[in-house]
Amino acid sequence: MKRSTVKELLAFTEINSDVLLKGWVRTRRGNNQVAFIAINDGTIIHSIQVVADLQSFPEELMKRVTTGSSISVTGKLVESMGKGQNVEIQAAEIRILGDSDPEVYPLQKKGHSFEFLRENAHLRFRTNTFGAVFRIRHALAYAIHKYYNDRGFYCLHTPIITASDAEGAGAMFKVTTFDLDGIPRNKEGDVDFTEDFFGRPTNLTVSGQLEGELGALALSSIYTFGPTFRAENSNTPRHVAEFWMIEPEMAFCDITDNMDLAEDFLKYLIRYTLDHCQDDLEFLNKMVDKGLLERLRFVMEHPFERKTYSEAVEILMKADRKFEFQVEWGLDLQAEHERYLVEQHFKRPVILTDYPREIKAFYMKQNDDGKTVRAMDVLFPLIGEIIGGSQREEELDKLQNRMREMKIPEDELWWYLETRKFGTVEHSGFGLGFERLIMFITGMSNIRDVIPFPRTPKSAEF
RNA sequence: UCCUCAGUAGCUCAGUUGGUUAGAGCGGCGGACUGUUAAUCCGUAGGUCGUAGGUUCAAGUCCUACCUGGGGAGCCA
Repeated sequence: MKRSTVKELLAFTEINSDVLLKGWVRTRRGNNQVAFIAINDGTIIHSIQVVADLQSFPEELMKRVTTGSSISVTGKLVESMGKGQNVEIQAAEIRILGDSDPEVYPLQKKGHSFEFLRENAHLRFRTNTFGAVFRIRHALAYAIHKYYNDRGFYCLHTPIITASDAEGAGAMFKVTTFDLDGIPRNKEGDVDFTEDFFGRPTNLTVSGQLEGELGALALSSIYTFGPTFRAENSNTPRHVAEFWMIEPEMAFCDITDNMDLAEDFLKYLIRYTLDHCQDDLEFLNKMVDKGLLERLRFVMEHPFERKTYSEAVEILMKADRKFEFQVEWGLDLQAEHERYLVEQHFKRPVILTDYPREIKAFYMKQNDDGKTVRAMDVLFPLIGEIIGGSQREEELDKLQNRMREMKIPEDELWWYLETRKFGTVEHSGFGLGFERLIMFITGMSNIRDVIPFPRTPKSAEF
């Protein structure tokens, strides 16, 4: 007989048919006559109840049906006599696939703290919460590819190992094949990278944007979706050293088109999850974050507030509230300022544009006022900045001037500059942190709980 | 990296002004129970009190350092 998944069985309408089920035991209840075994196989958040008449099964077998064990059951799918489920399986045969010693199996029937489950990341997929989170993570990954594919974007795989460290997006992990006990040195005593694998210093990427621009300036619209690495010693619930990022980049596209895309994209992803992950979202709404569904619907149904940095600074200076950090034109906004704008003042997502050039990256399009650049940050409730992007500077001389001012080595980025030399066009793009998106959509408050195996300072188990 | 809180049974925690043999609930194990839903009831085992020093007649409790974790901040996605 072909195995049916729990998802299939719960949707199956042919009562009294014979079925084969395989899965992991979540709980076992019962009395001296009958055992109720909840089986979950991860295909859906719900478990299915297997009913075993104890007279029909040897005691030695039933003793091995413990929380965490894997079993195979054949039997009839029947209407449940009890409350709490519509259907259940009346077991005819039970086989143990894998034992699970209840003395040492870490997961109990009862709920665990997220901290404890993080230390058991290899097993936490077997819990309702993490099953839901990682099914949603998959759905979002798929929806992202679908969204861009349906709109004529091409997925571009930008390199994970990069020779350039000019992007200025934080500390990088070095990539080397040197024996660390005997690193080659030149006559001056410096590390001799000509001896290293690539013949030059290399790092793990902090962004695929610069390479993404090269693709967009030929294919019109591209997006990257890959791992990204930051060696910053950040210890917060919103940072990991290895995370996934989506970076669309569009030629013939200005900052307004860019904002339109960002807003439409985020709303599409929320709608996709609401449409395809109802059970998981309902569980999370009930157990993790009671305001989740309401917040998702609200964000989906209301236009994002669009304001310039300068307007935001004015609002903050007039705010009837004391901030720990002062507000002044030219200073970057602090987390408390962003949260005030999103959660108190506008009470909806906010897109801020036209930031002071001094606090933004070299490649951003310079405005005519000589003071601001066409940057754009999308700010969300609870998690803050979810998207950062800009229109890019496509004029060669302006770009070169800015690079000199900011001491970005032009020779290292000669290939980037050539796109401005040969057929340059207006273009824009942004970066979306995949895990931050998942946090927002699942209501999980720690980024370590939305990536299967988080990498953080002093932590790379599993 | 800075600030702050925490680390006691498998899990979640309590533990008084420092004072005898360190407690509970849940989970595990044994038993009872004819349909359970985090089942219920009875019984039972289980501890190097994060690590290393120090103060004291006496430290889970006070002090110092370190480690690990949570929250806040910075950096950012």
